[in-house]
Amino acid sequence: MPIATQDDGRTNLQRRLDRIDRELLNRLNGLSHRQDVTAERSIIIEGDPAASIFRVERGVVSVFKLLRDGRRQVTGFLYAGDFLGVTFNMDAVYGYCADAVTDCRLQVWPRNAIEHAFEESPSLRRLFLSEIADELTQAQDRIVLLAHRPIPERVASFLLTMARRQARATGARVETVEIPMRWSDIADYLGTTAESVSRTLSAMRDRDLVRTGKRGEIGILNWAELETIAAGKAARMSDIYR
Amino acid sequence: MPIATQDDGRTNLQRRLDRIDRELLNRLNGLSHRQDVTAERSIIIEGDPAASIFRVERGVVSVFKLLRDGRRQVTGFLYAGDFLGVTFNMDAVYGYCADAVTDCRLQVWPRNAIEHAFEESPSLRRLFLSEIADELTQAQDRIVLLAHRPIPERVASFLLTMARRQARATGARVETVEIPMRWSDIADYLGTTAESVSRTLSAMRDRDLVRTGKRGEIGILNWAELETIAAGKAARMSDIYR
DNA sequence: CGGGACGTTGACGCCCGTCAAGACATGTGG
DNA sequence: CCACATGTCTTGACGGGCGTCAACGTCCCG
Repeated sequence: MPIATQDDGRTNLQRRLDRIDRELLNRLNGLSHRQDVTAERSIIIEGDPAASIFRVERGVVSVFKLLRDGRRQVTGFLYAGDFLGVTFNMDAVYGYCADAVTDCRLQVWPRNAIEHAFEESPSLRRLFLSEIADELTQAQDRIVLLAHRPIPERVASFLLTMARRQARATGARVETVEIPMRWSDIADYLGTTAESVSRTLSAMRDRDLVRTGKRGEIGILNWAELETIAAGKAARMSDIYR
Repeated sequence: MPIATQDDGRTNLQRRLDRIDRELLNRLNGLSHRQDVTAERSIIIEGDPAASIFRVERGVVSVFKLLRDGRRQVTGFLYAGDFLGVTFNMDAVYGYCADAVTDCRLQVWPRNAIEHAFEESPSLRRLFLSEIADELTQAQDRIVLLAHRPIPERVASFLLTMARRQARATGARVETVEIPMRWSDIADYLGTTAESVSRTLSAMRDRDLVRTGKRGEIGILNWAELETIAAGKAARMSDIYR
C-alpha cells in the first residue's frame, strides 16, 4: 500500500508541462519576454492581480504564504524550468508570494495569452485537470510531513530532495548539494526554525552524515543513513542529536 | 491582506457542484444507485481502482490517509451533499481512504458515467479546474494550521467550523453542535492526540466556553471567546489550560 | 452483570521553540 | 588594508506544550 508519494519539490504539473507541451510553449515563446530579478527581490505578492505567468530560466525562487503573526510558510522552491503564477481562480489574483532566492532570469507571459492557449487546446486542459489533482495529493502528503514528522526527518528528507533534484538536473551523481537559500528559508519550508535547522545539520555533521564546506553547499557523506532518517526509521531522536 | 481562507470543512468544489450543476446531476441520477454503509465500515481504500464516485445522502464520512507508522491523517469529514471519490489522476486509483463515521446512505455512480459528463460539458470542466485550484489553496492553509498552530486554536477552530456548518444546514442558530465522530478521529484530523482533544475540551468546559452534555454533542457557551482562541489571539496557552 | 470501547485525568519526560550571546562571513567607507 | 557594521550561522540554556503511558470513570450492549 503506497502511503507517501515522492516529493521532489517540483510538481508533476511543472514536469509534465515542461516535457509534453514543449511545442505549444514554443508557439507561445513569441508572446513572452524576459525579466531579470536580483536576489532577495519580490516577484509576486499575494493578492495582487495575476497578470503574468512566469517560468524560471535561471536561479532559484521561493514561493510562500505570509502568516498572521508575520512568519512565513514556504510552499516550495522553484528551479529552472518550473512555472510560477499559474492560477485558475476565478478572481485571478495570486494566492501566494514569491521571492528571488538568487539572481534570477524569468520568462514572462501575459496571463491572457496562456488562457487563450487553454481555450484552443482541450488536451492541455485535461492534462492540467489531472496534474492539479496530483498536486493536491502532494499537498496532502506535505500536511502529513509537517503535522507529524520530527525535525531531523524533515531536514534529511529536504537534503535528499535537493540532492536528487540536482542529480537529475546534472545527470551525474552528486555528493555536494547546492543550498542557495538561507537556513530561515529552509525552516519556513519545513515548518520549524533556523536554529533547529542549524542544530540538526550540526548533529548530522558530528555523526559524519554530512560535511559542511563553504557557505551554500553541503556534502552528503552517508546517503543510506540519511534515507533511514528521512523514512522515519531512526530508532530515536537522541540517536541523531546524541 | 487576506491570509487564511475560510475552512468550513467542505470544499468549494463540493459546494459549487451541489448548487450550480444540480440539473446536470439530475440527468445523471438515472445512472446512479444507492448504497447503505453501516458505521465504522470502510467505503474507499487508498490505492484501489477508482471505479465509483459517491455522494453522501445521509450520515457522516471521514476521509483520511494511512501513515507508515499506522497512524492516520484525516483530511476531512463529509456530510450530506458532499462528493467522495472524485479523482482526476491518470492512473485512476483513489488517493485516500474513507470510512463511514455514522450509518450512511450514499449515491453511487460508475466513474465513466461522470467522465462522460465532463466530455460533453466544457463549462463543467472549467468549473472543476477553478475549484480544484481553490482546494489546493485550502490545503496549503491547512498546512499552515497544522504546522504552526497550538492545539487549543485547532480545537476551537474545529468546533466553530462544525457549528457554522450545522447552522448553515439547519438555517437556524446553533448552540449545541453535533459531534458524531470519536475524539481520536478529531485528533487525527487536527494532527494531535485524543488525550489532547479531551484535555482541551475539559479546559474549555472549566472556563465556561463550552458545555459537555450527552455523548456526541457539545454546547457552545462563549462564541466570542472561542473565536478569539481560534484566531490565535489568546494571550497565552495557560489562559486556556489555566 | 461483565466486558469492551471510549473518554477523562494525572504524571512524566522530551522535543523543540525562544531568547541570548558569540562566531563567522561579507560589504563598506576610511 | 584595516575598522566597523550588518546579516547569517552556531551554540548554549531554559522552559513550555504536548505526546506518551497508565489508571480510572462512564456508557453501551450482549
